[in-house]
Amino acid sequence: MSSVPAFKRLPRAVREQQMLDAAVKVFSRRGFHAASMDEIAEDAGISKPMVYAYLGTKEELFVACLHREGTRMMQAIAGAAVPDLPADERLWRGLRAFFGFVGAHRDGWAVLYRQARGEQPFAGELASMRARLVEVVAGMLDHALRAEGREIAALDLEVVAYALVGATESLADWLADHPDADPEKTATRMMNVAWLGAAQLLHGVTWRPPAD
Amino acid sequence: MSSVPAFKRLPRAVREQQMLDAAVKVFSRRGFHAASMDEIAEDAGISKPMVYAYLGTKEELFVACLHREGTRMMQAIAGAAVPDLPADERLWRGLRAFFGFVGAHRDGWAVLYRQARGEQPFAGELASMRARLVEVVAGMLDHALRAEGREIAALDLEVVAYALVGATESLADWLADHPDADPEKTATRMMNVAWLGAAQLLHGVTWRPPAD
DNA sequence: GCGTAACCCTACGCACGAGTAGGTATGCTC
DNA sequence: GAGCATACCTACTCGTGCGTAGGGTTACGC
Repeated sequence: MSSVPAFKRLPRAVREQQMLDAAVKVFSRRGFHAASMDEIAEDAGISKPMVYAYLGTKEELFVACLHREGTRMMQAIAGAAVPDLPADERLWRGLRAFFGFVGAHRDGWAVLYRQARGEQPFAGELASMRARLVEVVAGMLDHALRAEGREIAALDLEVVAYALVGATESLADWLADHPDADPEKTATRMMNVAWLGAAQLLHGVTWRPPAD
Repeated sequence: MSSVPAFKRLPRAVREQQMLDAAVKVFSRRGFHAASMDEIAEDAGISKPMVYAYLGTKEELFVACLHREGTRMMQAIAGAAVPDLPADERLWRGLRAFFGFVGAHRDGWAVLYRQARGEQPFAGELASMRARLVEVVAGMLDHALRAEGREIAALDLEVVAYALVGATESLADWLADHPDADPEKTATRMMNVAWLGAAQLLHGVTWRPPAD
């Protein structure tokens, strides 16, 4: 008397995605340590041993989340990249893609940005992703500078890029906390902060500390 | 035969500070959940029950750390504030004080910025401190704008301020990870990013998204 | 229709770490 | 120098949550 099973069996690939969805959700709300494998399993509509069977230990699961969300984000940005465009337009497209991603994946962003930062074992993972972003931005600035026949020390350039990335992340965080906010508009605001300052730098205008 | 005790008894106020020092150190390295009260006690050169007797539960201890480091930081910034100065000079002094603090209290900064962010119960504590900073920056911008006879929607102003604060925090983070970096120089770099852009905004220059 | 592999479960072992019970020693006051 | 408060300890209890042992059921190939 095989009654219809209450919940159907699903292929591994599907279940894995469901688990990752649940994990991202729980990790983003509770943080790595406070999140429990039981809650993740329950949220995924599955039992705990399945999670271990498919995704491994808690750390491995978190890394898997990081990877999925990270590559999604990078792809969203890369997909918007168009070479041979003026620097400001490239920056604009990158920002738009980025804020679009954050707006659509607020949980994923929270895991990436808020959680992975503090936890020792994963900070490196995150830092390398961020480093790639910084590199891209610094590259853009450098490219634009050379086009103007100017040059700035590599370290300074990196630090400026770092600040711009930080400002962007900060606004993304603001966006994640304001569900009714518009990603597009946020990107515009970021452009106003970033580009106006960067454009000045590109034209050789710099600020110097006052004497004394 | 009362030999000299290996470790002497100390008044409560002193021990509390030692405990807070140890707690800040351990929390900054491990994060709230991964940090253990045993390790904190050991690092403070004291036994665990003393920590409970003086500073209370783990959560209360963390909040105490947050408070001490937070007020230290706010005081460092407030101490550098001089009203009746042009906006750029005020910003410069604030930034210098801020980066000076971070350079001198890297552990404290790590607790504030990297740890308190993710953990649910404390995010609010941190957010309110940050909100005060954003308010100060937004106030400065608003003040400078009015002096120019201009005005910007309050929301836009807040978001710009938010981005600037984010960029600053990001550079602080960079500073915390580069022990040999110079806080003063970092502050100058931040000024270059922040002020050049802000000055443009103040003069009514804005960036608009391209058609299409 | 039968083996086998993939999917899925309930129910545990076990370590780690928060918080406490109950007691000892030291210095300070009068 | 008796009394008392304060500083300090060792040695526990007990909950929570990671990870697993051991087994059941459905689909699918042949």
